[in-house]
Amino acid sequence: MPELPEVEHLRRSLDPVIVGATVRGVRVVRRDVVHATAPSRTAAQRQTALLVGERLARTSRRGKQLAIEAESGMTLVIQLGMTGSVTIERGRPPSGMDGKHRHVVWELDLADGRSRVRMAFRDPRRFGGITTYPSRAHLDQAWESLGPDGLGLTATELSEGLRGRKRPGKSALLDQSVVAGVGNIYADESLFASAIHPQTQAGALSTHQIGRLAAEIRRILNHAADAGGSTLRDYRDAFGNPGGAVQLHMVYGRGGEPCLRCGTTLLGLRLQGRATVCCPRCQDLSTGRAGSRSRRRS
DNA sequence: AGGCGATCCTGAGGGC
DNA sequence: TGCCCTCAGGATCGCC
Repeated sequence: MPELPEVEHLRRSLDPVIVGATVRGVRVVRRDVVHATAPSRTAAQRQTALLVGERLARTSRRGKQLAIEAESGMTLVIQLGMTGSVTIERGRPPSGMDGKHRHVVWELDLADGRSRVRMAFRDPRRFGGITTYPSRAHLDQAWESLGPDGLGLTATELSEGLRGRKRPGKSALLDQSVVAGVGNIYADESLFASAIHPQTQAGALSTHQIGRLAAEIRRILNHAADAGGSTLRDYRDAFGNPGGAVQLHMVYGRGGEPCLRCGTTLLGLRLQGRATVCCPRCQDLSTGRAGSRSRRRS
């Protein structure tokens, strides 16, 4: 399931190919995966919203959202959801990326003036989708509801997002308005790396804990993005390649197995409906702020 | 008001 | 071998 590192890796691999390219056409197989933020009544308007006829100027990303902006300012955002992928195809689609669930396919004339490629959005489970914006300003306004991006998260920003919150720390990390880009995998991993129990009240974390957590989120997300988003079972990048290096998860998906740090059996629980794994020894619930240290919750 | 749970959707995997 | 059940979860909505 794509989280920030996979989206960032996708952005880095798409950017050198599509920037400067001109969108020759688009084929929308499933219209309900495309959401327009400005009225587009005619077929031609819908094509324009999907950047047909435009030259692509830049890519950007906030959290798990990938934006492609045209020179005119018209912008579209791709959200991968759980099972979304974007592939660049010079010939036939990579194996496994063909067939069903290819919802939107663009035809691009590349900047070299000779090559033509397809860019295909595929999403079997359709938790993802594409949103179109009439201008970059409209996108920036939409992105104001997102918290700071996880790749550059500072302790101060995280502290502001968690202050006074009674909710479990992990729930706060999954809230995109607190930190943009952290999903279930990296929430568990960064909490383990910070020795914080996922059920610790967000507002009860000490300054020291928040500093460490922000640093671990940054470190883990950057490392995974640089490794090519290799953390996913069936993740493929824009050219159909699996992630380069195999990342070792310390806790995610390892409930019932021994902790790689201390050997204690890892605890699997459900938090906010999400599978959650932690080490009951390395991640102590009672490690709250000094002064509330003795408070315990079951 | 804030937090939590239900919901959407399909494929993989386990059990029988 | 094949069928059925469960599980996975990002984002949104409604309820408490």
